[in-house]
Amino acid sequence: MPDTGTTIAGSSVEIDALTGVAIHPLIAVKLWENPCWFSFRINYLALRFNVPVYGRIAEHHNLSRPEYVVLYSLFLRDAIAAKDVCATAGFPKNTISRAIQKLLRRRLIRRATDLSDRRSFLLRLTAEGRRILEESTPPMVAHEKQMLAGLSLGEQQTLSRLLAKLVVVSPDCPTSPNRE
Amino acid sequence: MPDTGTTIAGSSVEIDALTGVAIHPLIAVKLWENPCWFSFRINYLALRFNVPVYGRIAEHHNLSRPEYVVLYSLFLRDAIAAKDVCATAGFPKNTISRAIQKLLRRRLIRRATDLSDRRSFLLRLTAEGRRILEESTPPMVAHEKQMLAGLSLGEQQTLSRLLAKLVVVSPDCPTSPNRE
DNA sequence: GGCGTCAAGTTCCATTTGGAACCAATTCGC
DNA sequence: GCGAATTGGTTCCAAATGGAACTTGACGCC
Repeated sequence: MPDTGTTIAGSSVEIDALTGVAIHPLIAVKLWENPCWFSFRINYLALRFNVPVYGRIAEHHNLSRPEYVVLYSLFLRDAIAAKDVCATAGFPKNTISRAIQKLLRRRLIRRATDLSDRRSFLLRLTAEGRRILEESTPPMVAHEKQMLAGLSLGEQQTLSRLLAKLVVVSPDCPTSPNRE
Repeated sequence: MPDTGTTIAGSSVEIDALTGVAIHPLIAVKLWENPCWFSFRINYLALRFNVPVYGRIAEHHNLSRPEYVVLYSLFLRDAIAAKDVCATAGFPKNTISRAIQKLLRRRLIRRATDLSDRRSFLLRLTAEGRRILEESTPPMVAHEKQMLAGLSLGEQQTLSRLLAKLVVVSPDCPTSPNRE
């Protein structure tokens, strides 16, 4: 029986046709015989990024992922509110709230009530918060660069464009379980 | 002061230049002024898929995400071991172990010791497990299709190819916090 | 063949998580 | 303007999570 080496139970590896790299045979199946090819690729890659990156941040700076997400959001745009972080990072608001409390206690951010809506607070980085970001961002960027190193610069630009289009359009796909 | 409408505190929306769609201004920032553009896009899209899809599955079939991942993996390739699911789905092995226990109790899968390695079990779907999959897969595929509907078929193929390349290459990027 | 190392799964336990209820401020409808 | 419905943020609590220790079988090495 001509077996192409794809025995999973026996944990053999498969050679990827395009790149000649050895991969787990079940990965090959999930890549190429999967009606949800997109979801698998996205989730797998997110994982490959998040585990090492947030692992390092937890280790070096003792910050959880939600905490770092808040910090990073402020790094990109100062003086935003908690709801903005929720809307763009996807964590539930109580998780973000808790993260903000911890960051306040550690004096990595400060906040002032938003005068135009007194329920809301505008969050800002402190000098110490900014310092931590400036220290932790480079390895993160480096990790991302390395993940993308398998693609040419042109391919990276194409990928960026296609994913951006999906991000922009996706909020219209109903997030709430599409009735029924 | 000519403001392009990008006030975040005031929660105004921004109009995406490419697609003409209204988006949260902080999303625009995270898309276009972000050194980690890839990680943001990936995580955001994973979320957009996972929340509604696994929400529906929890609601309709009372299955957690790890449970469904095991089931779905078996749907793609029957008679694999727990370690294979871990390796390809990224959940820690105790989480997968628990998921398997529950699926066994609910008789959605069954298992038999792997004769070539008696520590390991080969997992298989039962008829009932297969039935649930056949019921739950179509809406999932539909959701993915809808997410991708913003791209042409050619663009989808390009995207698939580029992401696959990253998946194949990524295990080489050291997952464990790169020393130091 | 026996011993040290390693891998597959399970169990234990402290921590994190996120839904739901809640409070206060805002906006809508009229 | 005034009450109803909504929104930003916090708190509560049950459930899920994942690290670490453990058990058992496999594999090297001599």
